[in-house]
Amino acid sequence: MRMRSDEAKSAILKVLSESGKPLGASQIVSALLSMGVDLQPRTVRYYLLKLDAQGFTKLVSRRMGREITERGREEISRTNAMARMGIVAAKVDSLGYKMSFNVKDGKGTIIINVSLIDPADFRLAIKEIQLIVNYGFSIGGMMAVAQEGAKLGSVVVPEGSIAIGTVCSVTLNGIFQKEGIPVVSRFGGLLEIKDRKPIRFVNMIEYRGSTLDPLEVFIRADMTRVRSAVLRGSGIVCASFREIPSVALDQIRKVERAMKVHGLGGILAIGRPSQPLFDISVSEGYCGMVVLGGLNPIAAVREAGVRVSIQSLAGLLDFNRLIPVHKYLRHDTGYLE
Amino acid sequence: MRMRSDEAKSAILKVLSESGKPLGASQIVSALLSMGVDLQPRTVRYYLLKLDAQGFTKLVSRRMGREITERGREEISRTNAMARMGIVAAKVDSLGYKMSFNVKDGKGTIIINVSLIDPADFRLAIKEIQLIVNYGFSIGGMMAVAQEGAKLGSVVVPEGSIAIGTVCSVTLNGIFQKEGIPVVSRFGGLLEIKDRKPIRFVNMIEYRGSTLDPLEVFIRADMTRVRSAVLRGSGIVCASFREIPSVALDQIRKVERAMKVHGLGGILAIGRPSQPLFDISVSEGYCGMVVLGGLNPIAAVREAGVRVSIQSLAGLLDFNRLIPVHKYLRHDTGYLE
DNA sequence: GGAATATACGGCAATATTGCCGTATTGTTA
DNA sequence: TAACAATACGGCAATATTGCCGTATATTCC
Repeated sequence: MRMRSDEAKSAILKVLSESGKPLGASQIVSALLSMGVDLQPRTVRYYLLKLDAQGFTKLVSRRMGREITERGREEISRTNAMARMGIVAAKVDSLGYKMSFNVKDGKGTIIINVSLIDPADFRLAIKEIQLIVNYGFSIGGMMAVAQEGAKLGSVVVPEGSIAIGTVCSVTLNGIFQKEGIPVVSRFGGLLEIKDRKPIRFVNMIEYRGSTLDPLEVFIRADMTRVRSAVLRGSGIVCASFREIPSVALDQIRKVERAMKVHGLGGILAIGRPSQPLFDISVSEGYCGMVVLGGLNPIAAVREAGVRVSIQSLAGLLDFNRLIPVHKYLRHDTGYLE
Repeated sequence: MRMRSDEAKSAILKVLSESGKPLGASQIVSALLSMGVDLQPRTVRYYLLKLDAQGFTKLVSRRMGREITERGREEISRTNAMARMGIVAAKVDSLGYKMSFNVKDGKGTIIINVSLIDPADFRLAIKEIQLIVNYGFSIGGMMAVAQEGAKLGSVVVPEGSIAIGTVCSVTLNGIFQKEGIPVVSRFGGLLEIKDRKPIRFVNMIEYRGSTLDPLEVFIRADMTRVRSAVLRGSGIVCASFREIPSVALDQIRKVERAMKVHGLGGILAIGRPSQPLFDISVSEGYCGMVVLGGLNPIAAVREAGVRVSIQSLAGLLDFNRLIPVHKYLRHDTGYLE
């Protein structure tokens, strides 16, 4: 298995820049190991020779090893995207920590996705959202709307736009954590649906390895077929995969039922303890759990041809600002006045 | 970077055994990716040819791909140690979930390590434990003792032994999770102490990659020098590394203070947001946190020449069964009667 | 201060990984 | 049913990784 060699070189440069002194290969190996990079000392030396050639490192002596050059430091600043890896995982954990929703009384803040559309497309958009929500491919049936100038989560609605807030699936992380259940968010992916049944993940991006929310990326890349999954029973929907300790299984079911009372849903499947779920292996002692993407209704709006600007993990919103989607259909003409 | 090729082959065999039908290389790649194994399709085919030669797989057709043979299934059963990887992480998460200790009122169950010694060594053992506890290289100053036939955590004390229960550092996971703070346990390691200051981790074992508690392994392997660290200011102590979301920093400090009220401690250092701690890099948006090993006092007992049988993560114990260590010194003669 | 030991290097070559592409099959569509 | 498209294969060779070991330095010890 081979990581890209410039990733390895970048990691080595990072180790040297964080050290105050020259390092030999075996010291660099130790530091890399703590970063999840597993290379042999000889390999590190092989890369160090390449970095020398690029002017990013220089040999102090055969005993003392190498140090980073000024050029090496500039190179790190230039390619600082590396340091941002994993930032979506931090956002997931931060927002999950900050939200305050309590399943017992249905009060508190939840995490939302915010999507901006042209007000002229509102009626069509609500119909599409309703279609997906009714079929069950979302995190329940609640939604928020905000007009230009207003604030929805962390988004201020720009002029000429209307904002739609849907419940983000990371809200489930926060809910479980508030109940003391540890949740490991593994990846966001595209789940294939055939004959109205979920089959397997056809694409996936690890939360730990991404600077963007995976589902947002897939939708922007026009890789979804949510409408088709609903209308024809065959398509591709957004979903994410988590692992939970098997011992918490009963409590998860209880929390799931309590969520439903408040119009929240989204858990598509929970696997058997230590067994694969949709061909995804789970660690021993854990269950896999697949949660539908809170952006599936928005993907459908986009598939229907509406221009949508999407922002996932877009901050917190008090749950009392969300109402059932179908009420926008009844009131939507009046709502816009 | 290269994982051992028999690990790759084993993972491929696992994917095929979990599938009900033949698979081609690119389908195997998808499944491997969900297991954290990143190989190219050509590489998978390279390994498949080797597995063919070993009789573990066979080509169904050039279009349909390969399936596992009966011999392949036997090979998986034979090398089932692979399936047990990660089991300590599940135990950490399970026990953290199950314990009920509440920092506000100091009531509930905590997670303990249990160590068995000869009753004749009790007095010496308590003195060593006291030495380490007073220096601060443990999870506070509380301890439990049980005589033969009694139960301590999940351990029934055998004849001719006396059991010592020390607070396990995973108790901190449970405490933080009960407060809604997600904690990532990264690894258990050996921390070098020089001139009475912690320097860096000289060895480490990832929780996710181990079937045994790393600290238990290091102690059993006689790799600690806890007594020396306390008596001479230079040595090697057990500690573990966690990541917490930066946003939870203030609350962690509050919880830390609340723990101290009840005689619980063990947090050695918390790093700056997104900054390395003791040369260990952390993900963006997280802080590193180093927690001392609950078994450090036991390591010292062992270093002092006492024969000790150690079991870490040895179940739950009601916190009211632990008393401050120094009380065993005062009462220990009477205690044994 | 000199010898021994520990740490680090790079040459050489074996082994592992993977890109490219022509060929072999199966599934789908007209 | 035949043609076409999709999926999978393995040959060939380039590139990456790493084991082995002799040599270059610094640190430590007597």
